[in-house]
Amino acid sequence: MTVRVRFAPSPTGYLHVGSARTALYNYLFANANDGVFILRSDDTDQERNTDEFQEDILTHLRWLGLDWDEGFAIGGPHGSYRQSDRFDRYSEVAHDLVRAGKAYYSFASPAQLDEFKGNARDSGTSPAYDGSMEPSYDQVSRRLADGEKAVVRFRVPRPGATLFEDVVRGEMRFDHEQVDDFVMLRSDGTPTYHLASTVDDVDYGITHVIRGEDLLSSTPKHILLTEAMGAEPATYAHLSLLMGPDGKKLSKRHGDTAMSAYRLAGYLPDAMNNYLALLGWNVGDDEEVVSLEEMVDRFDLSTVSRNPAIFDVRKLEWLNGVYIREMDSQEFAAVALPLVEEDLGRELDESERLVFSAMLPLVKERTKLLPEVADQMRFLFSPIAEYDEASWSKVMETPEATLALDGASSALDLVDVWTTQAIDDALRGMLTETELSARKGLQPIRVAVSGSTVSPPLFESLEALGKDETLARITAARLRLS
RNA sequence: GCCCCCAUCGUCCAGCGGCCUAGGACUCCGCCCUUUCAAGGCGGCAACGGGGAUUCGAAUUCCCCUGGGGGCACCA
Repeated sequence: MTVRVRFAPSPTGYLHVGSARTALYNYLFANANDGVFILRSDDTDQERNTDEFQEDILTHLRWLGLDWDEGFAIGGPHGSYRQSDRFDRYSEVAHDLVRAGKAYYSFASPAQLDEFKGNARDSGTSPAYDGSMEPSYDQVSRRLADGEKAVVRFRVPRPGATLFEDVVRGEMRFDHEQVDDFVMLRSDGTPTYHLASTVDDVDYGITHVIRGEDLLSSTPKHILLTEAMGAEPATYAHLSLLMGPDGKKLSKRHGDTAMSAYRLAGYLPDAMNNYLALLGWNVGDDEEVVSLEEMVDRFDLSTVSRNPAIFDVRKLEWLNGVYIREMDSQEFAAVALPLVEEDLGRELDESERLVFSAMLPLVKERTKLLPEVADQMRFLFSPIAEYDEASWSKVMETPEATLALDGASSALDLVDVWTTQAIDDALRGMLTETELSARKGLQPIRVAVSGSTVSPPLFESLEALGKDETLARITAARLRLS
């Protein structure tokens, strides 16, 4: 039987990093088993859905490269894969179940439900609603005939228990006393999550449901409903949840939870996938940097960790640096150029592009987050807006600085073939002449030319900048000193 | 209150009864390389939550406690 899995986000929020991890695991499992990865839009909550969220989810799933084989936005044998298009189907199922005696119209008021829960709390029994606050059969018929609105509840068989084997958690058992007669159809006739999701899983032939642990205790409902529909329940796998640095549920308080924030901050999709995969699964062989393809080859759902994992941006950042360094120059140039040009507010001309290309490899190995490229290259294409204050006071306001700047000016002025090597020779000559250490003698030049003590390698930078500009900047710094 | 899940360095992951004086990665700290910053190399700090039980032997099995997480909606 072909494996069919689905990722079913609700467009009630941006794509969350935790959801992305669930999507990734579904993707990996499907591809590792030559199965089908389906995307479904669980948009039953008419109140909270927005097109903006829907778009955000789609664009970030695509950005991550978690391509789905069938489903929302691309279609397939089951229609639109959007729940809001299937309300009739859900209603049909619910009413069939009512006719079969497996579900019922419920008139229990919120007050009665509260009372039920209050009693349960007082007596220490299960708070799961068991249908005991319903009016008599005659009353139900009359009120229905009167056109009174009711909700449709699933009738959980009690006593009893649902047992199932969760792929990541093992044997699970839930006594039905703990499972409530949940609402399938709201009083306005629209379906709830439990109904819609289960019906779709059945109709779409989902074989494995891989989702967050927050749905673990709802699983008996889904299994019971599936069986009531006369279908075979899927295999379930519940992934542990992602936590914030304080061990509490990952939320905006801890920084960014929206995938878009990471894309904008300059993280690479490969790094993000790799990091998310590492959060709860290990490749084996102590390997940690793994491509999506390799992950597919080696993915095994049953070895996924049961521990809740804390989302640690520092490791993500490290991984991002690894991926940036691994990019080939063409690829890196393609993403870096727009960033530099955007930072400058203009396009680079032909000669500047040459400088850009020459300096790029040096910049690449110093980049962890994409936007840092612009920070490192800015001095090459625009005058120094202001010197970094700390850098200036640290290396410029010293007696050696004047000596170094003057020495560099005259030494560099004599260079006629402006190459890294020639600059190297000239400056080293200056060092011997002035008897300055490399540190003392070169740092002032770096600050003069780049505005900071931190910059790409000096000689290469000077070559890229050109002789005239280099000398001009050294003079400007010298003037500012006196 | 009721039900469920989880428990190894600060963090993620290894470990599935003896190979553990517990391994790798991130972070942090040294040193090396070096014109700065990175990268890289080398080294270091750092953990089996507590208590019982089983066993010749337990990080690994079982029980209890504690701690953390999830669920208990006409939200998904």
